[in-house]
Amino acid sequence: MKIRIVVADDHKIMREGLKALIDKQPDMEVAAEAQDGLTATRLARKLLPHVIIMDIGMPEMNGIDATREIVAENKDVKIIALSMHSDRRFVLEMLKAGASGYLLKDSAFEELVTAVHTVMTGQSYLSPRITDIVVKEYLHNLPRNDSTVFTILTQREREVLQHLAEGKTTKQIASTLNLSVKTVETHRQQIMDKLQIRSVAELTKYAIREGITSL
Amino acid sequence: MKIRIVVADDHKIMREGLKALIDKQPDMEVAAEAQDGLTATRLARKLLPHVIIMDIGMPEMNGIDATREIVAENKDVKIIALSMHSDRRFVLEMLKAGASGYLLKDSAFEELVTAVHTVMTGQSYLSPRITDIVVKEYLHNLPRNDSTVFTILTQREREVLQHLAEGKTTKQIASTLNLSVKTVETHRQQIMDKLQIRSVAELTKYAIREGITSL
DNA sequence: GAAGGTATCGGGGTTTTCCTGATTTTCGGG
DNA sequence: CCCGAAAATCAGGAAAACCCCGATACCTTC
Repeated sequence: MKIRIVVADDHKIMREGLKALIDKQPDMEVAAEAQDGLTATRLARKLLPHVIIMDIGMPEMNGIDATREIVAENKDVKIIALSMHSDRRFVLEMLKAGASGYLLKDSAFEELVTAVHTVMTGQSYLSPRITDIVVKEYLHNLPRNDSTVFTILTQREREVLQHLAEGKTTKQIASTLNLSVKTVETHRQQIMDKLQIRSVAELTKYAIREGITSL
Repeated sequence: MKIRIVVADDHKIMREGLKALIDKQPDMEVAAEAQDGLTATRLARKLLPHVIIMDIGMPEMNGIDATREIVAENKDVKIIALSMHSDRRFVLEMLKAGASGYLLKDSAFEELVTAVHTVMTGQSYLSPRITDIVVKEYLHNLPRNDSTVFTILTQREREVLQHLAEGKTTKQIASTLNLSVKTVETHRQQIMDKLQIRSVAELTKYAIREGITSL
């Protein structure tokens, strides 16, 4: 039986390229594609794929939060992050979220094949450059630097922040997340209190600096 | 004779995906790949391909400068930009540099096939979303260059925008500039109308891109 | 001197935000 | 198993911001 894979990336041409490569593998097939994190969680629940190739920077829900949700629901689904960021914050948060592998988009496709086979055996696979980062982190146990978004904000708060920084209105966010407007307001207030920020403008700048939205 | 294509993108897995898709086309073949702009210019000189698929964000030399050099040397080489940015500055600079096409990475691969065939006949091809931008730009009748903030916004509007992007409230701005709240509101409305933006978040991102506020 | 863009305000209604609560859920020790 | 803290959910009411209208005055441009 073939390894069933879901590809989650916001760039369609990237998804198609990956699908073309994966489907050429005799023991793999792409079961579905997701253009955002929310869709990825739904597909994971519905299709129960063996592996999900997950981009990090995506609309609606970022790859890290999506990974956390999927793994919480079903640990058998292996997730391989495929990101352009080698930033240690993304790597560590992705692994903490439950990802089994982390590849850079610089990698050769052959590496992705290896990664899929590796995670299917229950092991982890990291790009060589990523391995360096993890080892250094392990050795140093650094007094962690400036990144605060994953330490002082909850998952829900990050979701709300991401939508805010994308210019969504409170009402739109409430609708998207199936919450009342009041709840979203409370989250926004909580975010602002934690970050000691009092405007959407500075909130947006913070989100950009922390990498959870793009310019 | 097949259309000979060079793929220039800094992400190897992207190049491989594109190559897999392109080589499935009966009338196309990938002649070479470049991982940066400098390599792309060398390959263009050496191989004289029909088409170059060019990413914009690359190390060594960005796709825009690479395009300029290649076109200056040989106008017969058609260049199609394949970018994740729909930002008007990138689009315009790329077209000014001599690109014959501009596709977003969101696009379907089928669009890239169409684009290649189109540019081979000497015409231009743009993604629908990009076309919108170019048309809007044309209608706005902007005589020249990149930065829009100094051409379509007045000085007063720029002042207000800057304060907005710094997180000031309407009341604070009115106080600072010795204006009534109503006047500031009108300016904000005028700014949003001109830029076709409907949220402070996106306004902030615009201000950052234009350099009138900092992160 | 008419036209058009800029800069300045206001009225009045709608929406959002802000502040202060409160309840339920979750989850890790004791 | 219970307990408490953190997280997630929601409400009411006042303040602020937003939106859609219109108005005046001051420029330049044609």
